[in-house]
Amino acid sequence: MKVFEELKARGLIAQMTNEEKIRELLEEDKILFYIGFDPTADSLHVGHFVQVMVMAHMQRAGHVPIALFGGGTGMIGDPSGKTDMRQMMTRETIEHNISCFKKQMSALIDFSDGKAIMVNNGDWLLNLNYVEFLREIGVHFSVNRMLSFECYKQRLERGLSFFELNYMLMQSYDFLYLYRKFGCVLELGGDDQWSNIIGGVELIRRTEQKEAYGMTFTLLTTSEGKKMGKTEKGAVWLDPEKTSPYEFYQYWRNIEDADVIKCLKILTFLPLEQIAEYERCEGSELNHVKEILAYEVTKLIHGEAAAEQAREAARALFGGGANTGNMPTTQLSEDQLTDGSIAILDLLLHTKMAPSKGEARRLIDQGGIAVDDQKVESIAFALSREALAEKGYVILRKGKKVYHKVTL
RNA sequence: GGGGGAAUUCCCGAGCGGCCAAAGGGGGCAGACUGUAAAUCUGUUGUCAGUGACUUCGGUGGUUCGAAUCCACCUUCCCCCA
Repeated sequence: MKVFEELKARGLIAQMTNEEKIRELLEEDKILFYIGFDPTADSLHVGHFVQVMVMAHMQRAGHVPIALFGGGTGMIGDPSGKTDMRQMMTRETIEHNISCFKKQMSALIDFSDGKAIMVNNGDWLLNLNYVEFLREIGVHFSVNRMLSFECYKQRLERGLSFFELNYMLMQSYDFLYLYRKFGCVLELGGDDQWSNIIGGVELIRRTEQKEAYGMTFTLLTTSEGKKMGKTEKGAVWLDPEKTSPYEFYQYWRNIEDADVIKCLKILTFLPLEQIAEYERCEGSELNHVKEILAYEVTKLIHGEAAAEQAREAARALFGGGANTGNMPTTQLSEDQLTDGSIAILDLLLHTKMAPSKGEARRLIDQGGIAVDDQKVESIAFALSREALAEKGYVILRKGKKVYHKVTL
């Protein structure tokens, strides 16, 4: 299957400036295309992951991705679709974040031998001359039109600064710059980037009298329309330090039924025919498909070994409560014991399974805590040194899914 | 620059000077039911100690026996006019 068809079949494509032309370009030609990433954190997250997958698909088809890092645009922050003003970042933070992005991206994209290019728009944006820029680029933008864009709608209600309004010009200029320098003719991005991409396409048409193209990708949302990749604790990160492979695995393992197939298509390289098989699954059969999804996605990000480990850990835990090596562990020291034991309340607090004693008390009251699969019946329960010494460890469980190993 | 309004616990949002740790909803957590899903139902949701204490209602002072509720000033945000 040709890339374009593949992307389409996987449900990745949201909007295009010129479908026929883009299809032709992708299927008959080898082109350079670009995707921008603003360095808003020190790790990529699931949202970025979709973009990277698209880059990978395209690269496999022989096209050359340009990964653009927003060292310049990151100084401003994209207001599209955002309700609040972005926090300003220092130059140092931005540089640091970019280096983190690069590392993570290299796992999925081959940057060797010019098969992909990395650029930083800070290189050309940061030293622009204001008046020149306005004269060359600014003249091509109509404020009236810009303000009518959907992506600013929310901001028009809550406030949009002139500062942020410039974001679009910067991004449009990026495209022009890459067009001139590399002959890059296609910009890709999340669907929230549509307006910004159009800006670049039009800018190229006006300044160069040449046709350039834009294409956006479906934002990863749940069937209820909420953004995916967010948990109570925040984003699901690709950095194993920020989101452990096990947590990462579990996130996908716990996905809703309605989202499984979509995620398989978007977030894995499994052949579409195979996914079509899974699509036939119903009800509890889907549970097995979720395991495949979790495994495949984890493998892509953290490698086969980590995926294997996460899967085994999960199977052991949910299958029969067996022990596992990569469970969060707390080692107790002698002086944390009083009269040879530690009170359950203190233990929960100490292992951070409960943020306060009140919470710990409540968990026990409601029967949500178990020690080695024995439900803790009373808040007076204490874990003795002997109990710990028996196997050398004890498994603490909160609810159904949160495990913690305690050793002495 | 002038005029008006707002700031409440994770979020939204109610809150007569005492009965307010503060309604209600959302979210979170736990229990039941399940498929490590969703939906539903139940409980719970400031901290520490068991009938109590302590810290919270943008900030700082003040009035009062007593303040989230009144006053002054400050900070921030929004709206209208220029």
